[in-house]
Amino acid sequence: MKPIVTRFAPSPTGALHIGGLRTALFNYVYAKQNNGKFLIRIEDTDTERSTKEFEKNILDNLTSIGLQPDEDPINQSERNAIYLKAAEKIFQSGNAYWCDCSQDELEEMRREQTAAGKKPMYDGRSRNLGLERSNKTVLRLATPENGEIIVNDLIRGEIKFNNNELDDLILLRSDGSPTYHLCNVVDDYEQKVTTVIRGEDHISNTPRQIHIQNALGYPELEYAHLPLVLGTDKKRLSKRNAATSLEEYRDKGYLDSAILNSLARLGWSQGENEVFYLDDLIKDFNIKDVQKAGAIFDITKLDWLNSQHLSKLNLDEFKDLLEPFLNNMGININDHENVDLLIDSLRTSDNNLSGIATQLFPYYKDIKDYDYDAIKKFLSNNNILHDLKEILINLEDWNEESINHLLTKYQHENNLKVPQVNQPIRIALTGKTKSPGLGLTLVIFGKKLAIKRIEELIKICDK
RNA sequence: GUCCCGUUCGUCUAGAGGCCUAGGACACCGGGUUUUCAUCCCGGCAACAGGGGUUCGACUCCCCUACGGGAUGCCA
Repeated sequence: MKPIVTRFAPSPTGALHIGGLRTALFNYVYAKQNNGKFLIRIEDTDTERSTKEFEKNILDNLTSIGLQPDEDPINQSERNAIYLKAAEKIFQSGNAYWCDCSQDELEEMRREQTAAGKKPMYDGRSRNLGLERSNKTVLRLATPENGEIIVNDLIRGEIKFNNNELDDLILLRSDGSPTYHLCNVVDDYEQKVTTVIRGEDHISNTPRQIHIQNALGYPELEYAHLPLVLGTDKKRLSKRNAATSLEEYRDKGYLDSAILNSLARLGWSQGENEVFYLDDLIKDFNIKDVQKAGAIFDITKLDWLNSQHLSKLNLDEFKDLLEPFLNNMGININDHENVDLLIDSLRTSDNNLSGIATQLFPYYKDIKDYDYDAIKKFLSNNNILHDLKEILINLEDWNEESINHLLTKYQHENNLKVPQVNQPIRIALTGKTKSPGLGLTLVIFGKKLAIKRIEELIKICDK
């Protein structure tokens, strides 16, 4: 059996899209689990919309997330001669003809067909005219008029198309440039692709491409048409309904492994497992188990998956990944006397790294804004804060246990409720009423800074 | 319009004719742990698009309808 070769063929008309990333992932996983190759082809024949920046973005992102191609990517824009040769071959074999219908004429034809309740399609009027090539002619494939094409889809089974539903598609434009279908078919052959895994929006392109393959005498390919990734409005995921670029998710602090995990779970599942890494997918993924219906991309599931992946990191790994997010806020992660304790205590404070970095801010930098509602609630008078400051100043042994002991003692002696003692300190230290256990929080801050923060809040309350 | 693909809890899904009183996960709601928050634990809510067949029996097979998506380009 031939080794499996898959490919991801993006158009560089935008940054790497997470829908595209999912297609790439399935291609990569399928190739790897079959000891095959995963290739990339840049479909940049649309010179109007394609850019080198997007191309670089797509390639860099795929590589950095772990979906490296097994060969250097190829660009369609550089392979014109190959396509022209293939077109010539089809023409020579009598499976293509020149057509000089103008755009206006075609439009008129479609209008009439639609008006007559028929499917608008090219009627093959130039097919037997034996026209010569000119700067006004396009090369059209002579599609068989009878019979049918059966696409055997790994996910959907057999899909039948009647040849009479298909019109004679254009292979070469009047400016001599090759069209998408031709390039696609030729490249899949040239790259020795065996399996085409792509979005279901390509299903109806498939029989057309098979006709081109047949005209060229190419072998059959294996197909798998993936269900689309949808936005919450059930429309195809796009900038209109969600963040679409991989970078946006990375910038928010979602882990690569969590992003890949959530993308894989869109349309595929295995038993009752939810957490998967790339290696797990290579081991357990089965293309035949992929769902047929489109799947809505739910950010809350990604949130949860991210927290799962975050929790599996050891502290050093966690710190390394968190660091850039702190840097973005002008914080040096090591600029704290109890870094490890601090990070370890706050690592579950949010489900993404940028959120955690935000939580960490008051532990590194001066408090930007206090929760004034909380101040109103817990500090209607600040006698308690004064008392606590004195008590803490006099505490020699600054550890979690002794701090907790002192605070509890103060609470009992003054007949106060727990929050009446604790929340003022929390607000003083972090600006808000949330923090790890109070003794622990005070230890993290250290005596000097803790006292300083309490004094600052006393000043604010005195105003 | 025509052709193609699809339709199980709000969301992702399990389900290959009896194992289904339709399972899991996220979200949500409630409870517990935590002096607060998060984590964690326990519990709850919630779905087979509709209608016909086939069958002793249908979420599962067939047909129709509805709805959604795609194609119908000298875009990819």
